[in-house]
Amino acid sequence: MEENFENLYLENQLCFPLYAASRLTTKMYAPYLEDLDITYPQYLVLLVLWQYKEQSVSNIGQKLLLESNTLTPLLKRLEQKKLIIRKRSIKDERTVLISLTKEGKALKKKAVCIPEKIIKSFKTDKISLSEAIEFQKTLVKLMEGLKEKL
Amino acid sequence: MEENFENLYLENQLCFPLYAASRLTTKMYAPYLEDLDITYPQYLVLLVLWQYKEQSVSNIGQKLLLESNTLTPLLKRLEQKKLIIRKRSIKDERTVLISLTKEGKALKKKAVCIPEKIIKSFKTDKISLSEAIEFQKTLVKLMEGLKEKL
DNA sequence: TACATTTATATCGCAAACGATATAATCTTA
DNA sequence: TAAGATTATATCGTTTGCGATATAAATGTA
Repeated sequence: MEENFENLYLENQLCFPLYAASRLTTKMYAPYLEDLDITYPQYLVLLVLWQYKEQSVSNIGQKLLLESNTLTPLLKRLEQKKLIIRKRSIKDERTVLISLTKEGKALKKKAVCIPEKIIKSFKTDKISLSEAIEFQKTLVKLMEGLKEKL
Repeated sequence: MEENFENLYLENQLCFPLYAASRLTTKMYAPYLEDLDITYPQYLVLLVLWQYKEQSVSNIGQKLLLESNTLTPLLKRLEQKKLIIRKRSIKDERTVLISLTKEGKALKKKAVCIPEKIIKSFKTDKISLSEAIEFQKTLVKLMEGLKEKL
């Protein structure tokens, strides 16, 4: 029984290009997000709030697959920037409801051009549009599958 | 000119599933890596060393897309665990050469079963083998493309 | 040979991630 | 209703990731 050392080659891994592509993508956003004075995870939280309005910490976490140990400090930073408001629910004092301030809502207008710019940067002569669409579908399926298993 | 707010919907983003899938994947490795007493980025460094033997910090960084500000502390931790040796090159005192200790080399045998287990976990009834292969190819192309642009 | 430039690591500070645990409110059930 | 279980956040400690900068060695050049 020979041992499959080739399985350990970097280029044969699925995990590594996923990890690398994710970090590179975040870097693509950096210059645009810098203009808004927010980080990438903060941007994701704002995406949720722009789309769904008021949400509890755990609701945001459910959508972004993050928990309070990551979100609480992040949300406090967004609060300091005066982009969101954190307040305890009256119905259930355990839950903290997150809503956008006027500034937080206004930021949406400045952010609306970002996805288009990112898509342009993503475009490569090496990847066709249909391939990209197929890729996105598989990626989402992969994410859903992994989510179920963890 | 209407503003494309739908572009800001979470499900329409490419970045988010990439970010989420990457984090979920890392979590899939966690129980196996815990047995080896290493973290996921540390595992990646070891993959490089198992494959290429002695490497400078910048060579490792080139392969993993990481720089000395991330690698130096990480490598010091691997050194503390007695898995690697860090020594200055005699030819060029600026470069630090990283090589595996006996324990570091031995760990490869314990790690060899991990990729197979991960692949099994990845397998979903929702994703066919051919789709997975196609996905990996696009992912690598995407990574390469992004790398060139940053 | 002096001095500027480049290169390879290292250091610093801050913001994620995340496992483990704490705290407080709510719910269950005996 | 009182005690235990559950739930929602928060806190803590460690490791990444990364921009900015420092340091020291090597290289280029006047």
